[in-house]
Amino acid sequence: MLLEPTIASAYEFLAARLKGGQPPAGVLAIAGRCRVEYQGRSATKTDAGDRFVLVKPDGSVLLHGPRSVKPINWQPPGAKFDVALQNEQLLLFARRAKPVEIIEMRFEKLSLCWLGEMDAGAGLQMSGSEFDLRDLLRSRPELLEVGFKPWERERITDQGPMDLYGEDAQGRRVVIEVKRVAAGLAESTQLWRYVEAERRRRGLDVRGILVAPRISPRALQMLQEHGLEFLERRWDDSASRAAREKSGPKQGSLALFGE
Amino acid sequence: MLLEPTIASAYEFLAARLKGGQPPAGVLAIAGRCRVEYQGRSATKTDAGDRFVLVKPDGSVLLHGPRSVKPINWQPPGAKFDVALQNEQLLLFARRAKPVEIIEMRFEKLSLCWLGEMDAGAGLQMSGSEFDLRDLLRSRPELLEVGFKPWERERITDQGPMDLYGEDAQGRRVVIEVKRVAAGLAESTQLWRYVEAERRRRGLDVRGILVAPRISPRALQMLQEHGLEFLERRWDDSASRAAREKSGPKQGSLALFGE
DNA sequence: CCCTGAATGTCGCAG
DNA sequence: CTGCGACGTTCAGGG
Repeated sequence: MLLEPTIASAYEFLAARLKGGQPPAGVLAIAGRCRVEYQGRSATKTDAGDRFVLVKPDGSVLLHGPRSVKPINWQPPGAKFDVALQNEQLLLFARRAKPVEIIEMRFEKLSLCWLGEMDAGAGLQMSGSEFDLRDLLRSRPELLEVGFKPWERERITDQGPMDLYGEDAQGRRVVIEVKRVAAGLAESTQLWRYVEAERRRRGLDVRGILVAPRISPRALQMLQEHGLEFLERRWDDSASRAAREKSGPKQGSLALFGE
Repeated sequence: MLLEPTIASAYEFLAARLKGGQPPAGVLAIAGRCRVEYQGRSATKTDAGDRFVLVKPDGSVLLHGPRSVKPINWQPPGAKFDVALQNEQLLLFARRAKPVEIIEMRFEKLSLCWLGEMDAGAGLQMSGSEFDLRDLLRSRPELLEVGFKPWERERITDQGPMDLYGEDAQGRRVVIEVKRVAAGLAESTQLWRYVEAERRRRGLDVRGILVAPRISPRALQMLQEHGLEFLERRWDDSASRAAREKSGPKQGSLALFGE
């Protein structure tokens, strides 16, 4: 670890830890004043500013400014590295092969240069995903509509995978799109795409239902224009968490809000 | 700055810098072994693992593991903070009001606790955005098709904003959707939505063209099924950069590849 | 505020 | 490897 290092000492530090272009063995943290240039899928350039850089052992790079969650520049896993001294500046390159992308950082001043070992840690247990919702609705279809019989979850069609597919009490085909969060135009359109293909194949008597906690006005209008339906369902995540506590991480489940 | 601090000394350090729940004055970097729980739009929980945490002066939080660009957990700008000692562990809370979201980090061991001042730095100059492409195509419509006359850029309709709108050599209306990267089903569907609304308003004689460097097979099929067109155009970013060097950051421009 | 769509999106999964 | 869609998407722009 180096605190307020000179350019030269930081160079020594990094050169020893990025041998042969390989990523560091642990997580590398560098804070300092630098200019950055990125060339790749897009291209950016910044004048000198204070940045905080993380380089991970999988070869990902994050260059952060003092605001926002998103890095100013970054590199996905797999990058290779070069370190150099030039014009009394420390140069750090990160390159990626496919697509070809480079980040070039020129540090004129450094305030931190740190390397720490980091184990992978235990896996992330998440609840409340759309996958959990599909599971819930498939196992308890009455939560959607009395008499609905789901045939498949994630029916793969030429038009893409439908979230739920089945038959209503009157024997009509039903295509269902489930959203965890508020639905917008994109989700309405997605349902429309599935239903249109199904109507072409099976005839006009195919229903399409978008199930979500909320829908935007324009998205609702679009559904109505195409004879599709919106079903408001709010999810209660707490039941899911309770269930997971008891039965382990794989046992995802949810309940409807207020059930 | 604290290196390998005790839990108690790290608590002192953080409590003094997160007064009244406010974010730190600079960027705070904490490395250590911790458990994390998140409750909000979703819910996650991790067992103990080595993490690297950044807390920014705008109240954003990033909790990184040793892999990938995306944080394991995070908080967007605006979070408020609490620090506490409990069971010989350091607790760091970050809360957000709307939507209500909390992250709770319980450190059992710390290896770094650092605060650094960071200025905002100079603005980011970016080239190669979709906005630049629209500019190029509007100013040089012959790159799309001989005789095409663009009327508007970003025509706002009830169905949303169209990238380009105009008239072809035969006087037919043309709706154009421009993509910087490969187009998929979502982009085809988006164009379909615009064109369908326009056909409803103006009659069937409306063309829709998706302009992109590449398109997926299914997306192309979907276009054809709805009488829409795909136009392959690859962008050359280098011309843009050259132009920007000369005329400053606001002067975004692009050229077609190989032009 | 909400709504909408871009993004160097990233990530994971399935074919 | 590509295609496809979810994501606690984040973010900026407009009404």
